[in-house]
Amino acid sequence: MTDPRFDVRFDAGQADARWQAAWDEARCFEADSASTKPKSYVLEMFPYPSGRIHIGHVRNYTMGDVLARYKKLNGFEVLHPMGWDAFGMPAENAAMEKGVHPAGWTYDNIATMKRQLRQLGFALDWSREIATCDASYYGHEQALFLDLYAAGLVYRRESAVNWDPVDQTVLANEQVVDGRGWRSGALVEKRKLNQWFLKITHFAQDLLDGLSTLEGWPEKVRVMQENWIGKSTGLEFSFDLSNGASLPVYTTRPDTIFGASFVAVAADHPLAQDVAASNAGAAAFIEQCKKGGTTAAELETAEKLGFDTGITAAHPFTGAALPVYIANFVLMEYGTGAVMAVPGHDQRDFEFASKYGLPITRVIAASADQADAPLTEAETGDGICVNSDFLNGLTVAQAKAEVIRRIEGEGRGQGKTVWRLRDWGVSRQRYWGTPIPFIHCEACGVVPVPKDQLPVKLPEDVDFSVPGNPLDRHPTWKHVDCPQCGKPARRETDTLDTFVNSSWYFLRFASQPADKPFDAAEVAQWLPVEQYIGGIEHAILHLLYARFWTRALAHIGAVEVKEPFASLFTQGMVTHETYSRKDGVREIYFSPAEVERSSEGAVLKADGLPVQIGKVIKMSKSKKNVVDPEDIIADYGADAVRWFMLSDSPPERDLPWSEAGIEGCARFVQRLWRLFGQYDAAASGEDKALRRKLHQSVAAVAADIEALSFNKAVARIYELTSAIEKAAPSADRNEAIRGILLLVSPMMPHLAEEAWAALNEKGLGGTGLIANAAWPAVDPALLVDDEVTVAVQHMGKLRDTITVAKGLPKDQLEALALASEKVQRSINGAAVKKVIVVPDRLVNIVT
RNA sequence: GCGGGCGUGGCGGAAUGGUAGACGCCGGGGACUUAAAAUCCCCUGAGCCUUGCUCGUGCGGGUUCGAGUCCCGCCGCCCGCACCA
Repeated sequence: MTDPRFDVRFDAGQADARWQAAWDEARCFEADSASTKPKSYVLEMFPYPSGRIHIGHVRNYTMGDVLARYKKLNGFEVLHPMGWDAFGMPAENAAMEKGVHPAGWTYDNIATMKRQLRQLGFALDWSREIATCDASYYGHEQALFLDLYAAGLVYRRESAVNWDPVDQTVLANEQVVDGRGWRSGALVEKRKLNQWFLKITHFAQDLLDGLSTLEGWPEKVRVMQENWIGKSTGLEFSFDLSNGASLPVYTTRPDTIFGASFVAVAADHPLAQDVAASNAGAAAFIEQCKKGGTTAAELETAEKLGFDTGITAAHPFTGAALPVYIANFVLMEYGTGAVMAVPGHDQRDFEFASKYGLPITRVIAASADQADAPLTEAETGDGICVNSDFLNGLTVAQAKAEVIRRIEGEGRGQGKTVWRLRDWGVSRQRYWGTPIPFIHCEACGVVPVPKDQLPVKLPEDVDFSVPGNPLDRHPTWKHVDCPQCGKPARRETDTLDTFVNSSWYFLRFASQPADKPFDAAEVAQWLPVEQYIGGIEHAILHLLYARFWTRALAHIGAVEVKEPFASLFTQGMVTHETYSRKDGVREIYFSPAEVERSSEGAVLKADGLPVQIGKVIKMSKSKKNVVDPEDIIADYGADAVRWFMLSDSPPERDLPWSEAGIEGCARFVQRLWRLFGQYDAAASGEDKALRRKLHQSVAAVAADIEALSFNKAVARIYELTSAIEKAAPSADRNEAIRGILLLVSPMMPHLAEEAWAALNEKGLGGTGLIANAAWPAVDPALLVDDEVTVAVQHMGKLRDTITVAKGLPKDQLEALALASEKVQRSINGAAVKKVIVVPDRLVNIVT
């Protein structure tokens, strides 16, 4: 008895749009902060509106969508918002290259990408849509920035920047390639500018401690952040120099102080600069250091080089005169920019000492009788102190404490914690960002813009035809009166780093009053985000900044939580094979659309001749191995595309896109559609096995979705589909059809709505939209089988399987196993020494 | 160098210490059809003396009645950080 409506194929082309409109109409996915239901906040990293969505977005948002829809079916009030990380350089680049306005370019892209996201049927609360480039967003950001300033977490200081002399602009580190500006190719200069900083280091310890509480985060990301924060404990103390000055150094190994044989300072250390002023050799060496490359490969092989200043430093305990070198391996940015060098127990110092013939003394050994064992390389491991005067015999830990105690006692220095983490420089000399809300007054200094004058809006009439910061060049924008004294003053023309925009957007999603950034009580309804999903590329910067902002806002009492994201999931990339031909030395790439792929190989459609099939790698424009989501949605429908995104590969791993794979998914959509058509209201009778399979599948799929193991959920659904197809019509089969319809609804929502509507007319028993329905209930009694297949092994090798009632006693199971003809043949008359019986699983006979 | 992860069929991948290869893709065979598409059924790790047997989860050891899984030692690949004192 099939329904004639199901005789025709499921037509995604018309069904998708229809159900998307129905969800909008019903305001199905708008989150209600006042709801009494348990709350669930599911968030995917919001996209940069670069032009069109790419397949990586589709995978990311499909995962979040399945979780959000699943949570909703399970009775949660779900917040699943979407917005746009809309400030940034590409908009300005477009302005410079194409003569368009950054705002126009950005909003056009947003419109395109929003339309594309809608085509995928995501259960998003568009009523809360945010674009960070709207004054309605960045105005609140300015208010928060002023609050942090008032709390002492924002400050200004002079700092070196990468200056592109051609483009007249500051470059981010990533924009400097081999010492040259990425756009102009000009040699980049270091310039000192007054810049704004956020005091992230104030929270260094707390950010570090918090990592251990983030059990829902990947270990990898936690470790990366831990390394980035880079806590080290040691001793800072000063050497008295032969020129009468004092030189502070920092060491994590005060226990090795008796092994110090020289002192080294960075090339840009003030002492080095002093020496260079009167010593041409030193000046030349410093110049040489500056030219040294900073790439990984160069550092790997870079020789340790130094310049002997002729100055000596007095060892704090022995008084020995240690030579002071300017050395290329010492960094000014870390510690004090000067180190005590212990060649025996630091590899860099070892290489340096070997080159310049400086003493290499062992001061740590495995035991006292190893005190004079030769050193062929630096030994950095644990041990006890030797050749170290009053430290001899102490462990490394004891010696560290003892040296710190003595140095502190003598007032020469103190134990100190040093962090790798730096304060966050947020000034950008760019137009397309949040204006920093301050005014510079000759009389009053730096004055915050009064809150009632926020937002400080970007001027719209800007000129990108010449290099530099358009805000600074603008004829009128920066000229304002001082809010304090009323005299003519100058507006700050720097804008905020775009990472600031993404450091609090999840709070604005949760609560968006017009008159303030968010309402603390409403935020508390939703935060922390239950599941955050995005790319691993944000493991450090975005995720650390967001954790910092949330702490900073908690610090000033604006929010209650410290950790914004309870669980984090980093999804893999979508990959595709490449197609190319050699043209002389150059490799010419072709897009999948230009190529006809078969199991034998690939040919170019244009000429029918073969092309080379290359490695499966991340989709990228340069390799042309991209598929456009809009094209594949048009070809296969949103549900097939979504299903593909969830199938096969575990979500944290890369997913290889293939034509054959998506076709398989599209076939499965139709197969389910046909199955739904077999719902038979007239059928009656039981099918206990199928009912059991259904309940087991519901429980397993639920567990898989909650673990984000979508590939496993997909496999379960395939199995259940086969089981239902094979079953004869019965009331239980109808129930199974209803069940699988609900199981696939988070993954294939359009197909599910279409079938739900049609089957409800036939007595399925549901109402309204399946998006608003309830996840099938599970009867725990049905999760266990009443018959089990038990493996029978002889010496650990499988010889037979027997099907028995569940819970059969051990002795009976053993008897049945021994009765097996196959087992007896394998035993072949040998004496049975032992029988291992695992009830309901296996019997192993040992002879 | 340090840190994190991964090695399972032709491919993507399953597998609380208990029947390795679920599920999907590819491939092969068949049914239906005048034919094709669509659909359905069967087979699909390797080898062999094919009622079955042997081998098989990167390599070498070990623990165990039993190891893809646990332990020790290697090899290879991927990712992140990196002259951080």
